[in-house]
Amino acid sequence: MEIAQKHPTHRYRTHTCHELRADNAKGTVKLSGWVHHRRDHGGVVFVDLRDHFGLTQVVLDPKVLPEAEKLRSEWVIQIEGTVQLRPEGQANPAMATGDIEVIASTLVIHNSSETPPFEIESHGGDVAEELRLEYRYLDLRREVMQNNLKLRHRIMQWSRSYFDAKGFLEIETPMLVKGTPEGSREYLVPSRLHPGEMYVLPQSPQQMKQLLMVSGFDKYVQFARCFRDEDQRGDRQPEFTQLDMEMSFVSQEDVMAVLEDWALGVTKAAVPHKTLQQEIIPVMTWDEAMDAYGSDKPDIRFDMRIQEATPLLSNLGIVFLDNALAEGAVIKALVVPGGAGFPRSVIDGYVELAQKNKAKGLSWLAFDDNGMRGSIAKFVDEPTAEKIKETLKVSQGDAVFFVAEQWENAVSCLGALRLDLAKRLNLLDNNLLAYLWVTEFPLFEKGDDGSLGASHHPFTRPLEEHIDLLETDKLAARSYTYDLVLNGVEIGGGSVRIHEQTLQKRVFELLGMKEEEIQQRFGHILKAFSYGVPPHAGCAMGIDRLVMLFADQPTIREVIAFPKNQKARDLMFGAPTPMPLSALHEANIEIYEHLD
RNA sequence: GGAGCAGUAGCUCAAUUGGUUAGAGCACCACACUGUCACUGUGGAGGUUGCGGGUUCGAGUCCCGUCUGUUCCGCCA
Repeated sequence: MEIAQKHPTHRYRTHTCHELRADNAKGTVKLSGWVHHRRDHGGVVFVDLRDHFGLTQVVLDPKVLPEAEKLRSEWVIQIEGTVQLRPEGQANPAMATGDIEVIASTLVIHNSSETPPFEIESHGGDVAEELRLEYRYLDLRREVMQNNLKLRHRIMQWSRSYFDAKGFLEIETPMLVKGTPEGSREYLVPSRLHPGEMYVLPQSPQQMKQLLMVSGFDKYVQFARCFRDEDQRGDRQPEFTQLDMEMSFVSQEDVMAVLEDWALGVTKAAVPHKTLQQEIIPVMTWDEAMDAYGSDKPDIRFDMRIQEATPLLSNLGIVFLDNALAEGAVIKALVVPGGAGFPRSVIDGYVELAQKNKAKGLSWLAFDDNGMRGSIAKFVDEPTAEKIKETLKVSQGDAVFFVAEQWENAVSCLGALRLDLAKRLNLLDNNLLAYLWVTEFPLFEKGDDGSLGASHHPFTRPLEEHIDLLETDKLAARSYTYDLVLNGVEIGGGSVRIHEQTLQKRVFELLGMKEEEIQQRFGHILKAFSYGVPPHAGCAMGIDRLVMLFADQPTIREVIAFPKNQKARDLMFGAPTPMPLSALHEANIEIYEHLD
């Protein structure tokens, strides 16, 4: 595993700082690394020497090695010396090499170091991420960051072997491509040779991998770097890595089977200390997920399902509920375990949160030993209360939140509350990994301007039995889609693709595209599709997010060596930067000031 | 694009209603110390309170502007 040079005559080291044990006592060794800690006792100097592999205590006698007194944090040194068992009672069980120490006979200072802007292993508060990113090369010296990138490597290597063994071919696709039809903004790359024209960086190799299926490669996989010029989040970066794959002559079940095998396998290989909630990944349709969890990526580590409450609260004389129902709303309920004990300010906070999530309001009832109270308590008589408690399975001490809205708004609002409550009630166990398939997403979705858009991408295949709906009730049409969700995070998603020209054209038309636009945007792929397309399906998995969850990190920036900040800026290099006029000129770019 | 929050020593933070010379811990420097392991002890240095303007007898604190960072929404699979 360890790649250190261990030859006894090697110039820099015979061992790493992690491997010496009691068995090595009396041996002569060479070690190189960074001064992690220095403890100068006058007559003896202790140095914890650090390399990629670990720490070893080195003992230096300043009478023999006067330079030992000059050593400071992060200096790079090399020592030669004798391994010795630590004196009786001096072993450090917290250290892997804590049974031994190296008595230095020679000391070479390869490099001194400025005092770092922050301590490599800080024991106080967290250092601002801004500063960490500015000095990323120092930040990456920290053990947690070294471990994050090691874990990332392990996941990628394991996956490569896995797909290789399954007969997948890794094929590289270009970074300079033509604009793709997916929704997000693209990074533009001006062409020097073709003034006024641009490449874009790929949002994903979607079209390329489908064309590889047309070419007959059967099974394709790639660790693909993807680019999106959108605003950042904790789980979003302008460039990120997808495990991209595509297969020919397969059904949805075939693809899901491969991915399930991969996901469970990589989990056991990379994070054996974590617990899988289920050894088989449960499957839920989009409609079921939305209805029960108010999310297309439910966190099923805890239950707290959203329930139907329309019959329970209808016709109780609650005017605003009856009015909502008359307008086609439904009433959905969320039972909050122990919620009756919440102070009023917390309840008010949830009312506010509900309003932020497209609900006009939040009704609530709380049941405890003092009886029932809540915003609609005066409308609920004893028998109705009993019926509510029985139907929704409310225990004494619980509260129930109700939202009356159109179905999708109602459930997604309660879904947002559900996640917030889980944090408050401490229901989220990071050592538990709960995978979930969400399938049969809507084929189309309505944009804010009322226009129809593809909810996945326009190559997604409608369910066989829903093809008729394309002509009658487009929004009801569901598709052969499957998202893999882990602990409420979308790890990846894919679909069965459309391989028939007529159906593909119809979908484009339904999306409101004229023949001219279809040809201009998708002409190249439609042309390819006229030469014999195999049925095919595939998916893309977000490796950054997977590593983030496996490593218990709060953002994907913690598992990317050199990430951008929230404004897509590289704080270490300072990119992006203004370019000299000559470079702009050569790239055929002219910069105009904003006029508006 | 919108909203919130933050910016004080190298780092993490404090500074009461606007009131003395802006403090602490860690880090740093010097000296002492042969068994520490987040060594210890003594001493020391370190600040244009992001920047610009305003109110005031007086501003780290209040107001306006601006820059930077950050979180959420919009956007984005």
